[in-house]
Amino acid sequence: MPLDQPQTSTGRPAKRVPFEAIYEEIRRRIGLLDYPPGTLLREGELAAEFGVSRTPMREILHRLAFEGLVEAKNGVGTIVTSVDPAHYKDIYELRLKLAEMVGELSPRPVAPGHITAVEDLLARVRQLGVRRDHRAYWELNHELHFIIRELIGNEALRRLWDQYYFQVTRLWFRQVETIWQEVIEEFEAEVSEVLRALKAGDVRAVGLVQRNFIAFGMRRVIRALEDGGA
Amino acid sequence: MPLDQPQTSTGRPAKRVPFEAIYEEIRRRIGLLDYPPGTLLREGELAAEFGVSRTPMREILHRLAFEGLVEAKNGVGTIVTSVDPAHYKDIYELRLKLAEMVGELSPRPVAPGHITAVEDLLARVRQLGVRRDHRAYWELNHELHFIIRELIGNEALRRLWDQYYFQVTRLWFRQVETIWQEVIEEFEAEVSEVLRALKAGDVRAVGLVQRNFIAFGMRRVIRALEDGGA
DNA sequence: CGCCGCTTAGGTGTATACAGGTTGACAGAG
DNA sequence: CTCTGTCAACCTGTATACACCTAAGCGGCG
Repeated sequence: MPLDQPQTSTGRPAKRVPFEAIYEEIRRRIGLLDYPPGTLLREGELAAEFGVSRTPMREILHRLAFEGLVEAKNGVGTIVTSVDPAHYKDIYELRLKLAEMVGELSPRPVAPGHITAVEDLLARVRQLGVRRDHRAYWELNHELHFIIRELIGNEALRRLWDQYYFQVTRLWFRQVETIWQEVIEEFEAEVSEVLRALKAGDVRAVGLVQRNFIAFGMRRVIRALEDGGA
Repeated sequence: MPLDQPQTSTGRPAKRVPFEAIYEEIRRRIGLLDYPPGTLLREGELAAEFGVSRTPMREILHRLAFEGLVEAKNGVGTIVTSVDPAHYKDIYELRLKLAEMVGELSPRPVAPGHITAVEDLLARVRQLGVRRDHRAYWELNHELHFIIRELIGNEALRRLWDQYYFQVTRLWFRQVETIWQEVIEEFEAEVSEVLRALKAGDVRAVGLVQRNFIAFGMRRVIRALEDGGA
């Protein structure tokens, strides 16, 4: 979901963008590796780009810091966190458990809209196989995430679902570059299975499908980290 | 753990207090119902008390807002959240699950220090029965929480453990006033069972004890909410 | 030629001034 | 007496000025 206004870093002061939109946009850039780990974000620079002052931009960056996506260093700048393998394993283990809880903690009923949305999504995933468009892949992943998010009735769980998704998503996003075929096939299978679960109206099944594919992804990432070092 | 410096709201500008300490102090006040739900916190006032300017105080209040303890309202003030029963039920259900995970996600080994700490705690709990000191009770509860927290190896889980504890703790803290005897007896039983689990070196058991007593507490709170209205 | 120390540029952290929004009190009309 | 409209006080949100910290570059010394 691109912003309608600034986005590009032209010289103009840029029209003022709402607080929440700025937050989502920066989070999106981090997830998409537009800002890869180690990137130095400067409050002033970003503030100028979005047409606000440093104060609200600081607010946003601190929020991202709280979620673990960036880290503010005095006298240096705000740095996009490089993913510490140990800490990251913690998060993945937690996500597995959270996925199992999706269908347990007062899930919302499956609506026809969910099914058609995933059907539509599946069609686009199948088109993706040949194009090798990383961004498009990420957008679709994103989309699936938000559809499933809708099924979570427990508000607290829903927040965590979001938070941790964005925290680890950029990890496997890098892998897409190297093993495109494998990732795409797996993603297509994931969407298919989610669709099957939705048609059965079984939210618990949806959660368990997620759990499994999170585990598969985790395996791949751990393997890559061990091979390629940190 | 009271602060050494300001604490009281005297007229003096107050010595400057470190960022983290201020955060913990305000969180403590909310948990202890020094700031009961609905309390209006004013940035400027708090800033003056702790001897800092509004800017870092805002940072702190926003962090508390992110954790759900307060809510900032433009033109009004920062209000300590009143606990919405539905949202609160969500959190409790989540805590049950998290407790079950304590012993599953790479727990830390039980150290002799943990056992002696809980033994010491238990002795003090037993002294508590006659005194009817609500604050002391809360401090002890707090202490147990932090000891168990130490056993959680998964960093992400540990953070959540903290966060949700402070979010619901003030709910049952109110109950202590009305049904002191029952609460104290239950707490003593809880500490005893935790101690037994620790002596067995079984962190998973510790988690499950927690799970059960969280459930008991939840029951009581829900009953109270239904009886006494919101 | 290499290493150490200083200096300086630029960043975040903090303080303060200003703009926008909300609430409550007060005055006046019905 | 009650209701309503206006206004003023006050609080958060935002913008800007200043202080402190960090790191990198450069120059001098061994």
